[in-house]
Amino acid sequence: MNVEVIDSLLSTLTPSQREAVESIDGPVAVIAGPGSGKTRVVTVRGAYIATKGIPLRSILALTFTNRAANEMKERVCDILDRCGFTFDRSEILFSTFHSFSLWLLRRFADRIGYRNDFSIVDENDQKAIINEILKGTGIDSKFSVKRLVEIFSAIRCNINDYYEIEYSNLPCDEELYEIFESYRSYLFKHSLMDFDDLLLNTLMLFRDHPSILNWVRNRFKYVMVDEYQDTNRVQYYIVKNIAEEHRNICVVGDEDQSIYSWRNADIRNIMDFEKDFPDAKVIFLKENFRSTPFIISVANAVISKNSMRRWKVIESVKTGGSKVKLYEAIDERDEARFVVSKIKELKRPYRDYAIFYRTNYQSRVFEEELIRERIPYVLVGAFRFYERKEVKDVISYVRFILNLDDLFSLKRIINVPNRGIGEATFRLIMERIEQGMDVMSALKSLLSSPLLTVTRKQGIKSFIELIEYMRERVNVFAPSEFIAELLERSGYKKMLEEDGTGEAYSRLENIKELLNVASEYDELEDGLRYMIDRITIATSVDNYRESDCVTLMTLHSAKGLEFPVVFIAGVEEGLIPHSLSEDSYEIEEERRLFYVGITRAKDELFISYCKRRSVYGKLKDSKPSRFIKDIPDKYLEFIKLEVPSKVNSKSTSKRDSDDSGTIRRGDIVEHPIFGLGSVIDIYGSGDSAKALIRFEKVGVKLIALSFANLRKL
DNA sequence: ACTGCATAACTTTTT
DNA sequence: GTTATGCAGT
Repeated sequence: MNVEVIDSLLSTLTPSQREAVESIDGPVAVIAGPGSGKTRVVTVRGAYIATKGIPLRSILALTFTNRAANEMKERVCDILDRCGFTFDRSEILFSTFHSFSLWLLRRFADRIGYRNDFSIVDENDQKAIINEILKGTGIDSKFSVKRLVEIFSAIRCNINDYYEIEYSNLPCDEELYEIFESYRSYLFKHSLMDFDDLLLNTLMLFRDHPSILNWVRNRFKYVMVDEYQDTNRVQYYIVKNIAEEHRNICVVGDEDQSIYSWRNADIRNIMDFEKDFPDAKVIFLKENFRSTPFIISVANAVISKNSMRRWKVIESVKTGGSKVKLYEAIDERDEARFVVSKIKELKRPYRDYAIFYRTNYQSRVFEEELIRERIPYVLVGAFRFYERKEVKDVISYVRFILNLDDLFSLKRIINVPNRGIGEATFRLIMERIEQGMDVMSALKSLLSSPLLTVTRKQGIKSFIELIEYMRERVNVFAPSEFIAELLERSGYKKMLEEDGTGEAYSRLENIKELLNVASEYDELEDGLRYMIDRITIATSVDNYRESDCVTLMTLHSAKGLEFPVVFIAGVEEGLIPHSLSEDSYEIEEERRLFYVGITRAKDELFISYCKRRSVYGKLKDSKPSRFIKDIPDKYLEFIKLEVPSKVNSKSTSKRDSDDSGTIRRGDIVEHPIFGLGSVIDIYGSGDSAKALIRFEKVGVKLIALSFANLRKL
C-alpha cells in the first residue's frame, strides 16, 4: 500500500476537512455548508478508514439516493486503487437506507412474521391499494387518497420511541384508524411492504431480535450517514441502534439544507446529535469553494433569519464576481423572456445555465420561450421510466409470478392483455381466496364453475398455464430471457404490436429498454428478484447533462448540484414561501429551499419575481417574496430589460450544432405541422425510436422519429 | 367492457 | 389552464 497517496490527498484538505477525515473513532458530526467539499470529505474518509487497517466490510455508508451511493463508492474505490490497496469492491456497503433495509429483510423478514420473498409497493401502488380498501369497505373518507398516503407515512415515520413502534401515533379518528389498519393488514396479508415498512420493519427486527442486531453492530463498526438532515425518525433509530455499541458514527449534513420535512425528514436528528452522543465532536465546514462572494453574502443574509439552526456563517473562498441581479417582471411571460434574453446575452455554453422554480407548472412558460428562441433544454425529474404503465405491467407480472400472494399485482395484470376476466370474474376469484383457497386453486376451481361462459374459462385457463409455465422457469431463465418469454407467452407483446397506435409503439420501445435493463442482471444469482427490487426502489437514470442544454428543474431537485449561472424564478409570496406553508416552521423550510437555490450558483445568480401571474388560468397580483427583503441592497443590482429582447432573435447561438442528425433529449426540432418543439424524452432507438416533444403551440406530443419529418435546428 | 364527457384538483417527490 | 378521474351511456 502506498501511504504517500493518501497523505498527499490529506494535505490538499483544509484543516477542518482534514479533521473530519481523520476523526474516525467516536461520534462525529460534520456540519457541511453548501459547496464545502462534503462529498470529498466523505469519500476520502471512507478510504482513510480502510488504510488504517479496518476491513472494508466493517464500513457502512448510508445515503438517500442510489446515485449518491454509487458515486461515493466509485470515488472511494478510486482512491484505494490509487493507493495500490488491494480490496474486493463487493465488500464495500455504500447504500441507501432503503436498500440496506431490504438487504437485511431479504434474509430475516421471516423473523418478524413476513415471508423473505415479500414484494415492495411504490407510491402509486399504495394509492391503488387504498382506493381498493375504500371501495371494499364503502368508507367515504374525508381525506383524498393522496392525503391518506401522506398521513399513513407520517404516522409510521414520526415515531418517538422505538420500543413502541406499533402503538405510538395512531390516529384518534376512528375512520382513519380503520383505513389505516385495513391498509396495514392488506400489505401484510399479501406479503407486501411499502417504503416506510422497509425501514420500520428493520427497526422491529432490531428490537425483537437482539442477536441480529448484535450481528449487524459487529459487522458494521464504522457507520457514516450522508445528508443526515434529511433522515426521518425511523432512520434515526436505525442508525442509532447500529452505532450505539461501537460508537464510530459520522453523520454529515447541514440543517440549513433540510428541505424534505414534508417527507417526514426530522431536523431534530441533526440538531440534537450532541445530545444523543454527548462525547460527539462537531466539525463545521464553513469554507465555500463554489460561489463568488456576493452570492455567499446573499445566502448568509437569507438563512440567518432562520431560528432553527446552529449559528454559522459560510465564507467564500473565491474572489471577484458580480452582485446578485434582481429583476421585476410584469408577468411570467416577461420573466421567461428576461431569462432567455440573459442566456443569449451571456453567450456561455448552454450547459452552464440552470433555471429553478418552486412548482413544476412554472416550467411551461420557460419551455415555450426557450423553444421560440431555439435554445435546447432539459427538464429534470419530469419523466420516470419505471412509472410508465407498460413497465409497471411487466413488473407486476414478475412480482405475481415470484409471489403468488401479491394479489395486488395479479389484479393489475390478470386481464392485460384482455382475457375476458373483468371486475365480476375477478371478484369470484377473490371470494374463493377469502374462503381459504390459494390463488392457483381458486383460478382452477373456476374452470369447472357453472357461473362462467366457455370463453371466460378459456381466458382463465391460458392465464393459469402461463403462470405455471413461467414459475417453473424462474430459476432456469436469465432475467432478460425470462421477461422476453413472458412478453411472448402472455400475448403482451402481440397486444401492443397489433394496436398499431403511436402510443403502443413507444410502449414496445420502453419494453425493449426494460429488457436491456434486465440483461444487466443476467449474470447474477437470483437476478430476477434482485432486478425487481432495484427497479422498485430506484428512480430514473439521470443522464441529463450529457448534451449542451439549459437545465430546468424545481428547487428541490437542485439540491446537491451546481451551475455557473443560476436563475431563480417566481420568487414571490405564494410561491416561495408557498401559500400552503403557514406556520413559522414551514416558512423556515421555504427559506432553506431558497437558500439551497442560491447556493447552487457558482458565478452568477439572477433572482426574478412577477407583479402579475396567472394561476390556474386566473390573473393574480403578486408581491415579491419576503425573503428578498432580507437581502441588503448592497449585494443586489436591480436590472431592467434594456432592449426589447427581440433584437437578434435569430440564433445568437454559437452552439456547435451536432450535424450527425441524431435527435437527442433537449434538441430543438421543427415539425412540418406542429412547428417548433423541444425534445423532452426519447424512447427506443433505431427506426422505431419515438420522441416526446413539447411544441411551442400545441403542447406535448409523441412522435415517431422515422415517420415524422423532423428538422433539427 | 369500452368511450366520452363532466368534474374536481392542483407544492415539493431522494426511496 | 391542464390533467386525471369518475360516472353514465352504448
